[in-house]
Amino acid sequence: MTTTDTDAQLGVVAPAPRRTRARRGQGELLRADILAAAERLLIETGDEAAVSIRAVAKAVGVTPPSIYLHFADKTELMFSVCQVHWTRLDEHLTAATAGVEDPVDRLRACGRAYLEFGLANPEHYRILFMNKPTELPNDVDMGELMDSGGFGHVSQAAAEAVAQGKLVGDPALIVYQAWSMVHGIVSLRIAHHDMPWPDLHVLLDHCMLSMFRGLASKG
Amino acid sequence: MTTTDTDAQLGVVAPAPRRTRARRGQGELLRADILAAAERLLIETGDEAAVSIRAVAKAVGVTPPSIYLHFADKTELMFSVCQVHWTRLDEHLTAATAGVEDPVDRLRACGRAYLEFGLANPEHYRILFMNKPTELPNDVDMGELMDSGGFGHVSQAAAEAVAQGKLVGDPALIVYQAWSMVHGIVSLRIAHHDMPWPDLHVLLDHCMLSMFRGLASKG
DNA sequence: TGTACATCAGTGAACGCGCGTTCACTGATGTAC
DNA sequence: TGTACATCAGTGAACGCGCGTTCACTGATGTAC
Repeated sequence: MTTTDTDAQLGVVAPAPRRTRARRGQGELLRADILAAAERLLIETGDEAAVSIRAVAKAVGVTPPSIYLHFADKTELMFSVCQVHWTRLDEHLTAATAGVEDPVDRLRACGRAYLEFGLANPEHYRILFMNKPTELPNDVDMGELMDSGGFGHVSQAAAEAVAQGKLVGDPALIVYQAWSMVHGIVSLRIAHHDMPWPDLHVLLDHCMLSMFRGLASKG
Repeated sequence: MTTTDTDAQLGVVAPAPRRTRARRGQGELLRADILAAAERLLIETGDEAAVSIRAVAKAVGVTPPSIYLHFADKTELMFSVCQVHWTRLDEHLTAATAGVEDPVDRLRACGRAYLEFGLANPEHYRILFMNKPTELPNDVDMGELMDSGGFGHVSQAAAEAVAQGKLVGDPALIVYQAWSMVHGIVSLRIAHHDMPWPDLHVLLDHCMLSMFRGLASKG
């Protein structure tokens, strides 16, 4: 027994040797290590519940109170993990829509990228969009979060499509419709990944095709 | 202090006076009381985590080990609560589609009923369709569950609509598309009920209208 | 009609678990004089 | 160039919590004789 825990053993995943103390003035390095370890834990265990303050501390090679040197409480830590991750969706959407002229094609590309992003990181997606907001900090502004995730791409494409007469209707509603559609697909799969779902891209194409076709003409 | 708990106090919701012991041969009555109390707890607290074996026992007016007289473990209890509840969707769908001739109108009615059902009972919906299947028993057959929830109505309506040439495509895909659509709408609202969502029925009508219009004609 | 007895419907007490968080502290390191 | 000292980056130990589950038991009740 090399551990010094007095009231619990953690086990499960990723112990680490005791971290060497940061140089004076370099305290912020621990913050980054904590975020990285929490992210790793979340991905490796695929279970939000496995990411406890104690487990993270252990994975970093540090004692639990050290976490509180950098995060006010557990929710703040979890949210930071997801936030860091989430902003990467913006990059994905930027990459996916680069050089695509037609706004409808851009919407299509966004849908595909969103789906891939969600399924590639199901636990992050779950925390942000499937769990109770209780598990997020009280003051988190969901609208801002959306924007930082690249929803601007989608809004703009929808507005352009309507302006060009390629889609008909309220652009805001179109955004919600498209979002609900892809969220429905991705979240059902995340919740029940063992069900015999139809092929992902077949379903997505089917949905996109009929949705945009339905939106292309006046009632 | 009237409680006899030795190692914890529960609080929060719904204590009950000690339940009078059932007559001999009437042991099964407790099972029903447990299910009812768990359902009530889930609805009143709006929090799955609040429905613990101990809390349920307390709400029934019985000691925790008594629960195990009727349920193998906690997952079985939770699942039973949801299952009981879920089969009521079948009745809703039956009522919603009664007397509706046009299969597309029937699909529309099912969508609306599904949405209302989910939003009326968000915690049940969450447990069944937004949480990890870990929280459901291992051997639960999701396909069977779907059927008992009235998915037969939807499958049949989709098949009829295609057979009558009112919709074009693979009926199975149409069912998944429609399900993803309404699930997306309901689950986003459940997860983030504090967001400024567009009016529910406006969004739903918008989605339905364009979806069915898009599905009405060949590519 | 009376009584022994099996059964049924529970109880009481405890088990070990891991959790978030707090508090007083330590010891290396850089800095001022 | 040497030393006292403030500060920084953590540690060690404990707090109280509620959880699922187990185990040996109890006492009322119906039944057989």
